[in-house]
Amino acid sequence: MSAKIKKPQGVVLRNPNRTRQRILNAALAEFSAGGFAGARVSGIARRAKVNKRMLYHYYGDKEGLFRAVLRYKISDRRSRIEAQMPESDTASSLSLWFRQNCRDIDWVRLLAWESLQTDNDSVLDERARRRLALQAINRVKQKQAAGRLRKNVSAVHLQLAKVSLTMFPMALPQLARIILGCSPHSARFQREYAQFLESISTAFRPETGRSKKCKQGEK
Amino acid sequence: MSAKIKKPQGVVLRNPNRTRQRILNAALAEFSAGGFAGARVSGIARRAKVNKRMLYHYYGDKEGLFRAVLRYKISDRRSRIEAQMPESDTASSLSLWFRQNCRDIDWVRLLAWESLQTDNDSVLDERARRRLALQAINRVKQKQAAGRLRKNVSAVHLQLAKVSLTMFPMALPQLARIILGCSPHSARFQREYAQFLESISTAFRPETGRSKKCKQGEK
DNA sequence: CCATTAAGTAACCTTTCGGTTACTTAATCC
DNA sequence: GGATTAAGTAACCGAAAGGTTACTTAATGG
Repeated sequence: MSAKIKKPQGVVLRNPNRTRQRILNAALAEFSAGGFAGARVSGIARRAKVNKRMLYHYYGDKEGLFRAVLRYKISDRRSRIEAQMPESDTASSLSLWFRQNCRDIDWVRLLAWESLQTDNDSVLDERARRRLALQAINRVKQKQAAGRLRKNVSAVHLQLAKVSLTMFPMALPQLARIILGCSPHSARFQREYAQFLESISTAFRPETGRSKKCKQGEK
Repeated sequence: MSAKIKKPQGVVLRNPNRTRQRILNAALAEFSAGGFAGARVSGIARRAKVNKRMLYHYYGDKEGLFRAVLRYKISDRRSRIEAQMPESDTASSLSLWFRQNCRDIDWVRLLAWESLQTDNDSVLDERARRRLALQAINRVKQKQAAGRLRKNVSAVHLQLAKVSLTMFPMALPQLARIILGCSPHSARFQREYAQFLESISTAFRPETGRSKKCKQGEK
């Protein structure tokens, strides 16, 4: 039985990194589609074209996999944010963020699922994410200081409003669709809503004495 | 009719309506907490303090129950909207809606789950809900016509923005918490954010024609 | 080389969970 | 009052889903 013939051509080549990555990608898709409870471990395995056992081999269990996906995307997002930093302080970052979210629907959905599903008050990788949020808030504060955003409102609230406006349509697409009458994924909506966001961004700019205060120049 | 003579004391009194309602309430809580996939039929039965079999008796299956809950809350919401109509056209309906959503978290969460979970493009009771949305949009249009909302942007987008701003914190509480640093359920946040919404509602008011020109007393 | 390690597979196990069967008994209506 | 209907219960069932066992074999490195 020493019939150890050299490689039959049907042999499975092994490639741990590739397998890990395939699982991660498949898991992102599956979790994004159905959330944690709705995702099926075997569904992920099928998508990844990998034996189910491998998920457990690399990630322990379903929750471990979910965490891995989240961490992977968090770091991915972070680097992308850093890459686009220079352009992010153009006039209306609102519409830029919106477009970014349109491009990264899986991530937005994943966030939404997670945000909804966890009852307890501590979320995965909370520290790192809180730090990211604080950075964003600091950028808002800088803009306030530079006179490009109104100062009489909380930077924290401004940031929350920004995220709300730019994430909502992709995070809760069916609600958006009921309001819009068409899918928020349509190119037309995305173009027009980006436009809309630019045009209402005056709300966040300093009052130039516009409303009631516009009796020449106290301020 | 026949006078009901006294009942034996150990006997289980039957009360279909009450049971139906208990199930509905329990289901709202359970679905709202975990979404459709995350909700457990036996969990609902436990909450309702009712035999699991009864859910099937009254609502057919899990999905039928989900639909019933949704329909129940939709009509509930509709009547509440109609009841508050008169006051809804005060200056900043934005903060009013926000407070309404804060009061009805289960409903907001239910909507969010549903909006996220359905991949296909048709949602439950779509017709009726679309009609409600259109009514809301029409109210926006009326305000535009009356000069209380700016006219140069789409009423549809205004409505979407409104819903985004007023629902987001309750719909995706963990995300809000990461940004805020505290729970969006806290009374303090709710008070302050309502305030914030009022102060940025200028964005949605008509330009009084002076925004670009009103630079008399400039820093 | 060959021993060890780690990637990969198939078949299986256990629990959970949505749904059902079979039965009891309160209410209803002639 | 007695037959009929409908509310209620406990125990059960089968499929699905998360997780595991036992095994094979490619890669690694001394």
